[in-house]
Amino acid sequence: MQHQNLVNIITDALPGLNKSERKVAEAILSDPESATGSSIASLAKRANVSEPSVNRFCKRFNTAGFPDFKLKLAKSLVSGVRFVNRNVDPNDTVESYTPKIFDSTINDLALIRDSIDHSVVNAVVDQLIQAKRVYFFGLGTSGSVARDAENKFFRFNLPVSFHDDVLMMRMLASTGSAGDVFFVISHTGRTKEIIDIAEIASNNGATVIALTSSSSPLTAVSSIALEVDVPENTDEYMAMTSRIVHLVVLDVLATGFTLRRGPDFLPHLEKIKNSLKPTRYQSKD
Amino acid sequence: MQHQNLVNIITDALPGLNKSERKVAEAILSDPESATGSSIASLAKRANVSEPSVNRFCKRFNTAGFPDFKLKLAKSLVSGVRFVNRNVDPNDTVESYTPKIFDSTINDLALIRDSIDHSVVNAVVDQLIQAKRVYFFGLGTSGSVARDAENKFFRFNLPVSFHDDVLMMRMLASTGSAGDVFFVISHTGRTKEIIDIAEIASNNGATVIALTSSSSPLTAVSSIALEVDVPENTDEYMAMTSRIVHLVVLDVLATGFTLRRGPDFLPHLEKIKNSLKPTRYQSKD
DNA sequence: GTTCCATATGTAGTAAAATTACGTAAATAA
DNA sequence: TTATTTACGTAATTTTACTACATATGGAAC
Repeated sequence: MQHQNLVNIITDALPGLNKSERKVAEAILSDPESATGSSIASLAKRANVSEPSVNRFCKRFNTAGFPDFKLKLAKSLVSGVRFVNRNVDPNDTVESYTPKIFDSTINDLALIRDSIDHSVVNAVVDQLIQAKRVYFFGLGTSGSVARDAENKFFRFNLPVSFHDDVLMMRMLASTGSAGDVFFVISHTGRTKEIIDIAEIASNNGATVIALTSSSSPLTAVSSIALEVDVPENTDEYMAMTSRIVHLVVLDVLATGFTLRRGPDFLPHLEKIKNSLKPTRYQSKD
Repeated sequence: MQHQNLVNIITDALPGLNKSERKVAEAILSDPESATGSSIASLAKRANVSEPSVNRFCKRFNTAGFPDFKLKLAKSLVSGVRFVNRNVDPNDTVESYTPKIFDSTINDLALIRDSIDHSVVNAVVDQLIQAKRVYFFGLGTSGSVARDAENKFFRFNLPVSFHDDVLMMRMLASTGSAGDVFFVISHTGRTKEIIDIAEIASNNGATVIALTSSSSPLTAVSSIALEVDVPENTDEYMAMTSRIVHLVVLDVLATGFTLRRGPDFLPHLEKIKNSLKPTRYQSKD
């Protein structure tokens, strides 16, 4: 949690605040951008509290006072995270729901960026580098993530495949052995079939890496678990962002892999890139 | 570029400033970070000028006054640190490349969020609502995006499929007709096969929606083009973020679709959600 | 319920900060 | 030099933020 976003900090603290402080928090979260530009008086009026309440609110969040708070808030907003507390509602128009979807995705990414365990990432890269073979498993939405992972990792000159068919997975898991890496992707980590399959692979001595949420049954049966907790969203209209976070985590792993392989490996990647040229109309620039 | 970095702007303007304004500029540039935190009086003292000189200086740079100037300066400093020059380099460690990957993804999302054409989004939702059938087409990485789209849109009780096989695409396109929507996903928009196929579908009177970059050949042969320009990254190590932006755009479309259908449609979505319950171990909470 | 205590919140006054109006000084041109 | 513009500062005004203190509110003990 090195550089947490002020907006997130306020959102997290919301339940523990008392009445007037919460009013201030809500006034700020409803439109953080304008809060950075307003005076303590106008914000107090907008939140229906007194000026000292606003001031106390600021100090509670480890800022010197209102001006310092505004400064830090402004900085937090720059990183792309604007509106956190905004769910899509039935009255939204394109102009309003579009940024909401983007912002909630951005927010989740920022959250995981700050909470991901680097040592686990490192350990997973270690395993992938050593792997004789890698299988990416996923069902439903995670199937698409697994497919994308295959598309990324085959570039490393590594026998790799993705599967979204539980019977195939089961058979592959049962024939797995040491040196094989089963990379299992599941948002919930609670799908029975998937847990079964992970267990089978594990019992055969293969390495099972899970990309899933923390303290899930899947975590328990895996050699290493990349725990990524994307806040579950209760909103009917809101999109599922966990798959996006998973994709970015896989990007991180692929980057780690490339760096570990060293610069001698770059020409190989270049070769793959160039192989597609003949399939395309070239751009003029 | 709407919001150039204030520090650069000041540096550029330096030669055209008069004596006291230059003193202020130099005081700020020598330590911009501390300038964001100081009062007009202390900065004036540090620059050896009067307070109104500082104020005039601020107004010269299109800010409302000193506080507004400080705010914008602070923002410039953040964006400078966070988004400029965040390429992965060979000396990066897990701790350094992980946030870089996340940040570049976040940055691209913020960029598209602010540049996407809402009227086009609306028009695409219109087409999808009216569609008798929807095909999602994509190759390679975009194939995974198309697969994800299928997984999202089948929930709307709409005949929908995804394809990553050009022969299948070709056949489907050739049998397409009015009422069919071919949703073609391609980052470059330059893949010959894909453009061929889009053209065939279009000539048959079907609607072709392209999710691709602007001014690409694919745009030219489509009924509607959702133009999403993710900065091409030349960096060998860096991941491809365009697919992630595409996924979020599809989330936006799905949200638009749900809203258009109205609240009566929500029970249907709930039913699909619940259908998966028996496949999972329930969590205690 | 009443009393006591702690916490929460607001009022009013004060200090600080920023801006404006205006006057003087410097610079430029005739 | 002198007229005139531009640059800059002083001092007053206005706005903003903070502090000290008073009142209110909500529990807990009785």
